[in-house]
Amino acid sequence: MTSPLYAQVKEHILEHIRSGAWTPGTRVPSENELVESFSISRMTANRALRELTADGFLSRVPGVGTFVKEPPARSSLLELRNIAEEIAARGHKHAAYIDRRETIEAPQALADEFELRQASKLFHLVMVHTENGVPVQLEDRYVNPFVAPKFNDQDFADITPTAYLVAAVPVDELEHTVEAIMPTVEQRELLDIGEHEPCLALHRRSWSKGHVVTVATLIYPASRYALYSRYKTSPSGTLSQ
Amino acid sequence: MTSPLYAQVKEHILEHIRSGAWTPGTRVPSENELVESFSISRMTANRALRELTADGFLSRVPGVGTFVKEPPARSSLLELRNIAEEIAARGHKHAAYIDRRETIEAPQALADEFELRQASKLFHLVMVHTENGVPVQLEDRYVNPFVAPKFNDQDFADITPTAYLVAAVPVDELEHTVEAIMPTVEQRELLDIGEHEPCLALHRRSWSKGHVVTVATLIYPASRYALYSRYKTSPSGTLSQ
DNA sequence: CCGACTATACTGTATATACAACCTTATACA
DNA sequence: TGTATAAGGTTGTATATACAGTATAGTCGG
Repeated sequence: MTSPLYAQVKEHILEHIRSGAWTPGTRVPSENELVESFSISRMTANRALRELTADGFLSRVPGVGTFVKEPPARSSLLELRNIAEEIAARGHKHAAYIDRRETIEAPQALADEFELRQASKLFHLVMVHTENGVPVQLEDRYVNPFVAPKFNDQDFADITPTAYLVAAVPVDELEHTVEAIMPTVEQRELLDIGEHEPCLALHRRSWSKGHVVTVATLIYPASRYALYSRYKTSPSGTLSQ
Repeated sequence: MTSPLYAQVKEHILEHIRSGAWTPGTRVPSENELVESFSISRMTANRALRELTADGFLSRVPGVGTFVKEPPARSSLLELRNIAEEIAARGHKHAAYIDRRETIEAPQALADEFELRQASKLFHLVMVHTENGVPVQLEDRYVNPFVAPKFNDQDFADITPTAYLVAAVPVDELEHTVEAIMPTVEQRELLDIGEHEPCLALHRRSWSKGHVVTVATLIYPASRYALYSRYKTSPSGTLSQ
């Protein structure tokens, strides 16, 4: 039931970072201080700090101390990350409001994207996600009502559309396209950005058991967001030419 | 000078995985076996195996053993693709010319990106890649001369910098950042694009055995390029939240 | 022949201890 | 005043030891 001691120490430190009590640059307790306050051995404190460093939350300087690292405003390209959790992980406040919500008859282009033989109804949702009150993502999403019929019953106050869909439907395939765009006037107003600011447009389709679940366009203002990924290459794997 | 013991054990195991001697599913030596063969303590062997597990190379089962993990499916978006081959695959003609080539003393920001403790020299290369005569990529690359000392001896007429580096240095870690930018006047002229056309900027760092090999910024005009990936999600894999 | 028990191997966690390397600060000395 | 030295705090690594939990193989008894 109880988690290991090193995990408790990690969680304790993460709580302080998430809550904003320890901002980037703040010095966190030294190993010896953790030894005293938690009544643990230094090796256990060392493991907690070392793992948080490997995870990118802390940085350590021999002979000086351990400090909270600046969280990069970045998103993983590989995962279906939930923007609300990403923002929370940076210790910031996420909020979202629904700009439009409707059920439409799919035009041909959309029906093709959904790989539907005949025209069908689709759920359509436009949301704006904010980080500390600043718009960071414009979400324009279509959902297949046959795969996620209850999607339109959600109010998305406590759960984002991505989080709901991941929980409701097992996704087994993903497609991403990333491009740079100049936003339309409407998009610009929703995101509250200047006239010549480019945006990243992340176009995502997800499949479940051969059916397209959702088609989403996520627009990020260039100045407020970048996509990020870092990973170890498989040692045996082919790193293509 | 010599690397820590746990790092030596990690490297030893990675060598076997990289060479193909230990394929996915293969059982790796237990902690006690490593204790004997390396004459180290079990805690040191434990650290090596635990870190390799955290990095995704191994999986451990209490009471059973430690095994080489199946490499995760990665998207083409994140592979080290070579633009010359990409263009050739589309049946088009690739050409490139060098705009600038120099050896510089790394300013602080670059030294940080290269994770260098003290200032050092770096190779710097600016190239323009064209597809059927149209510029499609502006490559602005810095290279660590300690890792790839012969990089500056190449003329890159027949081989792109990416292809040379992949062949010359075993890359074991990659980092990508993608953002939308408005190009500078110089970049605009090199790419021969209009005044208000945004670009995709793909920032890439690669590591080899803990050292940063190269830092490259690849700029693609929005109208001529988009990044794409499609992949199956690993069945057991954690699709976060 | 089958089930319960036992021995064994392996991983997971935790502690106490030790030494090295590094940095900052205070102190002593010229 | 300026410099060298010493002290103390901090991280980094390594060891020996201990105990818990889990899975497997083998043994014994019914």
